[in-house]
Amino acid sequence: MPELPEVEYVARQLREALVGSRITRTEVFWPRAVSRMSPEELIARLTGRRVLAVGRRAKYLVLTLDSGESVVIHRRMSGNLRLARADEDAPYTRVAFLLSNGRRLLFTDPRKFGRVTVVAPDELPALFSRLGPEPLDADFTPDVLAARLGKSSRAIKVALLDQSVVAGLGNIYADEALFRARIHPLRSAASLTPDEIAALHAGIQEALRTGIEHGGTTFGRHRGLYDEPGSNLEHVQVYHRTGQPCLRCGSPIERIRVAQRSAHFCPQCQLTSEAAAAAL
DNA sequence: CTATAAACCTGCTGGC
DNA sequence: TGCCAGCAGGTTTATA
Repeated sequence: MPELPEVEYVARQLREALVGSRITRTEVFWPRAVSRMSPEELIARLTGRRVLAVGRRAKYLVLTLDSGESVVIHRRMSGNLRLARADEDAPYTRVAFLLSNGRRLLFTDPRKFGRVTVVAPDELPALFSRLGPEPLDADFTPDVLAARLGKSSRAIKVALLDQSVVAGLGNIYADEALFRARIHPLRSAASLTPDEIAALHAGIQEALRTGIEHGGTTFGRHRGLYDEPGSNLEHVQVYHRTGQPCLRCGSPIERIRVAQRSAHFCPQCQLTSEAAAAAL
């Protein structure tokens, strides 16, 4: 499922392929894929506009237009962006943009959770106001992470999935970051020591950078702009590896439920506070 | 504040 | 073989 690395990878591909092109026609096949306005309004505000830039904030794709407005896309669970020929179609296409470069950009989404909208410049801050810091920005330091976690008693896994704490982590990279930092997913966020916070900060960045480098994690539906799968599943250390040996110590990876989500971890490398205390 | 559940959706898997 | 319950997980909203 698309998290920060999957969105960032496609943002880079889109930047290469799209900047400078004009949207000559917009088609909406699933009206509810358009949020905050009617499909007619979306079509009116997009059509004829030129794409000046492509960016990303958290798991949102942001296409800046020559009107000053931005197309904002969230892929949610199963959304993909795909660059096709002008006459080409693909299954589950919800919105399509015909481009002046002779291509057609398709937003496909089997599960229909993804959303597309247009945002005026002065509305963008409000749209993103509840998002925490970008974990790959230079100003995201261990101190920032510590401050964001605050005194929360929540399980650290739950806190990492909270987009207002850090923006862009989802289930895969939260598990990967915790493994790298050797922190058990059920540890209380407030219980982490400064050393553990520093390790978690590094783990978050490593996990995300590895994901981007390999085009994202494809075990389900994530695809790149040319329908190619990402290869990061080959580089994942705990996610989807239940029962397989830990790459560090050989213990079988375990899977538990945390806040209705799966959490994968090594029971030997990632000790709970109680287990760590008992070991002393 | 924290926790939990439901809602939004459909494809895929595993059990019988 | 065929059917179906349950799982997959990003986000918002409601409820306790």
